[in-house]
Amino acid sequence: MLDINVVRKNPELVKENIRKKFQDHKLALVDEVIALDTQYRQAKTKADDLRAQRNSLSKKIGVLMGQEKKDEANATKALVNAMAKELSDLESTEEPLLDQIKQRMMQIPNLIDPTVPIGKDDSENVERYRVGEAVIKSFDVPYHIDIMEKLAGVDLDAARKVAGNGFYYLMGDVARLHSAILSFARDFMIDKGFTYVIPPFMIRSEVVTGVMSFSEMENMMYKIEGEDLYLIGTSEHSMIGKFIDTIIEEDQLPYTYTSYSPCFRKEVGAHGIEERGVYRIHQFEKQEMIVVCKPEDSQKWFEFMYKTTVDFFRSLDIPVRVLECCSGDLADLKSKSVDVEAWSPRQQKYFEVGSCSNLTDAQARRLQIRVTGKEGKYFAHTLNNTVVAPPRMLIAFLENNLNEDGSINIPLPLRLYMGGKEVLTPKK
RNA sequence: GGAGGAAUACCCAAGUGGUUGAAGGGGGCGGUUUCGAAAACCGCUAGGAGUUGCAAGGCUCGCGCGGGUUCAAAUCCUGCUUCCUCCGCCA
Repeated sequence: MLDINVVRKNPELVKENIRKKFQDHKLALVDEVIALDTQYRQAKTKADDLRAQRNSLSKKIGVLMGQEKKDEANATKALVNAMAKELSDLESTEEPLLDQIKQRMMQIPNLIDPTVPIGKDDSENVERYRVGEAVIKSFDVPYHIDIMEKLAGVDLDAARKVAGNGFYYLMGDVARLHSAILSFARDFMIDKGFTYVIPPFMIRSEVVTGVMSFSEMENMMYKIEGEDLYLIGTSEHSMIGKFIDTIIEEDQLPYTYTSYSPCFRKEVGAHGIEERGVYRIHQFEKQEMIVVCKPEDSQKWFEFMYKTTVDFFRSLDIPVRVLECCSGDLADLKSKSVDVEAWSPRQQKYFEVGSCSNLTDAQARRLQIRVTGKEGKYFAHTLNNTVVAPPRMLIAFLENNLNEDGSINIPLPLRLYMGGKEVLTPKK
């Protein structure tokens, strides 16, 4: 959400930003906001004036009552009543105008960072760099579920029976690997100085509507029946929710958190063939990172955050590339975003395993996350990034560390978490 | 889950319809005194949002949150949240 002052003072800048995102249908919103805002301020000024009159007359009534001058008091009451209708009419326009302004402001996208490449959609995202050799194996790499089944590590049939499509039983070494990766990710981030957090896995509707749009809510969130609670789709929801309507002392910044949570998503909508297995599921687990910082530091943190994910994947011998989202593929709240993609030796292409975003002050303004410092009050910058989200990440892990005999190499950092095992051997 | 009680500013706390847009105390800040400090004394201290104005400033909103009653709400009604005490249940 933009500062309405930017829209007032620099509508052309806002429109140019909309054009860069190929959302020309939203151009009209800018002028609508300006018109509604003018109307609102007129109504407010007038209503404030009437309220001031009413307040002073009411005070007078109080004094008159105290002096037992009933008649004068009643005469004054009549004066207030005379303007009551005008005031209530004005008041009934104030709120709807404010709602209409807000509803439009929410649709106007955040100003994109000047470094963001201009493009219509994800086909125009720009590869920034690759790290690690994207190996093409000398043998056929099986589908990830087949690799897991060889290790006796997954049971999707039972999961479908018990919970339905989009769930899984991970078992044995694969389940342990899943936990090992999360534990390693947690310690990896703690070593980087982040604070480990386990947040609530359910949040109130108030928080849900704060942190996401209505359509996101419809398409993602599971509601608990009979309760005002939703299962989180990512720990970012509860982690950013933590800061709603707060004023932070400047010297407390930055907050650098790494949070663990299971994530629940409805995943409404059709998905392609490569999204089967444990690629796109209703339940997964994720180690996340969240930073709340001063505006001048957010770009620095952005770089640090996605590079940390790259380092994490590299420490597990998985080749990755960093793909920068172009203007058209950038969600409205984001100023800049990159996807970290892992190499799939089976598909011989990279696929998304994490996403790093700088929301600048847009999320903070929407949620009223403010900082008070020497220079006065201002909105914080917020960023979020995936450290790792298994079981999707397991796909990349298993494919990259797979040997021809079906065994899986365990990279050094994970061995501590895997009881010292250097390799997983097929069970069948 | 049930029954009671509570929520007021940085902290404690008074306040049950009208010069309370919030007493009093503590703390903080400034001053007097002092070589310096302590003590004492004097003064200031509501954080925030919006709006208006060139500015100084004005106005509106604001007593956990949301509605309502009233000319007027911290105060009355109502829904919710959180905390405390007790009971029940439970990893």
